[in-house]
Amino acid sequence: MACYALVDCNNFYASCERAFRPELNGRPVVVLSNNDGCIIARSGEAKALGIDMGTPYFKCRALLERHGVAVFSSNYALYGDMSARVMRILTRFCPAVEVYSIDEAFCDLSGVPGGAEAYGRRLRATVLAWTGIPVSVGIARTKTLAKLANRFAKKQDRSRGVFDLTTSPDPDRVLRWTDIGDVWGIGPRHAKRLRAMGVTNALQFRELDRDWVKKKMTVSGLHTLLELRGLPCHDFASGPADKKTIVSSRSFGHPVTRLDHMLEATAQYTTRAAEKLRKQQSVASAILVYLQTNSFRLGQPQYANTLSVPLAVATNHTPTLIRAAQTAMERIFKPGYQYKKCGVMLSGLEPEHGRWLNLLALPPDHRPGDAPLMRAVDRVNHRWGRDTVAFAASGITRDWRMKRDMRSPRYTTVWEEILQVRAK
DNA sequence: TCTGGGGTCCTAGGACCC
DNA sequence: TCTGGGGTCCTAGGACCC
Repeated sequence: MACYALVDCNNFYASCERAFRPELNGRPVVVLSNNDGCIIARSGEAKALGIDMGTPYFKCRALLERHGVAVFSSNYALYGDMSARVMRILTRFCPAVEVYSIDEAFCDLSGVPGGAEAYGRRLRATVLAWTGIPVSVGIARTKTLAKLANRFAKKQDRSRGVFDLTTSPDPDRVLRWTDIGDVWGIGPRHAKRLRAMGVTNALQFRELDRDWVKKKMTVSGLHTLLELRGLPCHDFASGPADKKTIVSSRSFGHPVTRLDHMLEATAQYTTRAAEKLRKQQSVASAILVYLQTNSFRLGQPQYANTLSVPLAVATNHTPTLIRAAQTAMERIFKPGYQYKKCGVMLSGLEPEHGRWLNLLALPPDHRPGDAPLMRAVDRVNHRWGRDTVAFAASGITRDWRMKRDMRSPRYTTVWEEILQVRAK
């Protein structure tokens, strides 16, 4: 019988910041989204102050200052590297690991020696000792139940970070304790509707009629129901699946009004998206661009538009993609507006090798030298850091760039920012 | 002044074909 | 003038996830 452990890092981004600043232990810490927009991670102390996830920074700034909260801009170079370290440890000690997100992984603990719970405790202690990141471990027969067990492990002090639902004397009590809105797969819309019917916890949901659930919540809802009953519906995936779409978009540091700035940003985001595309060895057959004004500014004139253009031949050649994206952007850009954000999306992704070729158009990356050039650019940027080699179309000063006024050093990925230790 | 970014899956409905 | 059923493909929108 399958036995899954969900290993989830506690307050991951806040914990990453703390791992290098031990003086912050016991102090409230929050991390902001891109552009220092809203709160996306909180230490336990920050949660206790009543700071909600997703709160705009400017709305809670005074409260944060009053309580001496340490505030950080997000530092994805640091979080990505810390995540890789955690995942390497899990991979080393577990027979099979599915990395589910930057801070979570499902581990197959079927048949581990000494029992799953003891194994989970050793995993937890090892990750903490080797990375400084505290994790919680929830163990169960299905992924949905493992999620639920993990939450219980996090919230109930007496489980000390690990909870095994498969050996629990009263698993139904844990389901009754779990609010309907905290069940994996049940979002705010369905939760509201279920509550209105008197279904307020996971146990009550589990007892609902399956046909009713399928009709009202599609097969996704049915899978959630069956998983709560112990029937696995979500398979264990060992490798990451290839993406079907790739998006790159950002809000600007301040409003953009000029077409040339918009075209620079378009080129920059296209460059990012193309890098991701080549990393999974795919080519894109269409590119979509969009732009929008700030919809929170009700008094200002609003405009948003998108344009999707098919590519004659699927490609991952950055200059070709930039040309297509900029041409599309020129067509939807209208002067006289204060733009807040733009983005590009690559779709119709296919494997790079063994794809169909259009008989009427020469594949752009079949020009001799194009593919090797892209490979060389990727290698240089991987070795020496992002944008060591960049495309001129992305601009030099990049006035539109996002704000990150409080970013911590990239301790683990940039030599100049490495942690310094001084002897007294 | 200041409100994130990147994804997946499912379903309904329209266009089009035989 | 009216009448049919079955199928595919694509898109938009909704809901969810981290």
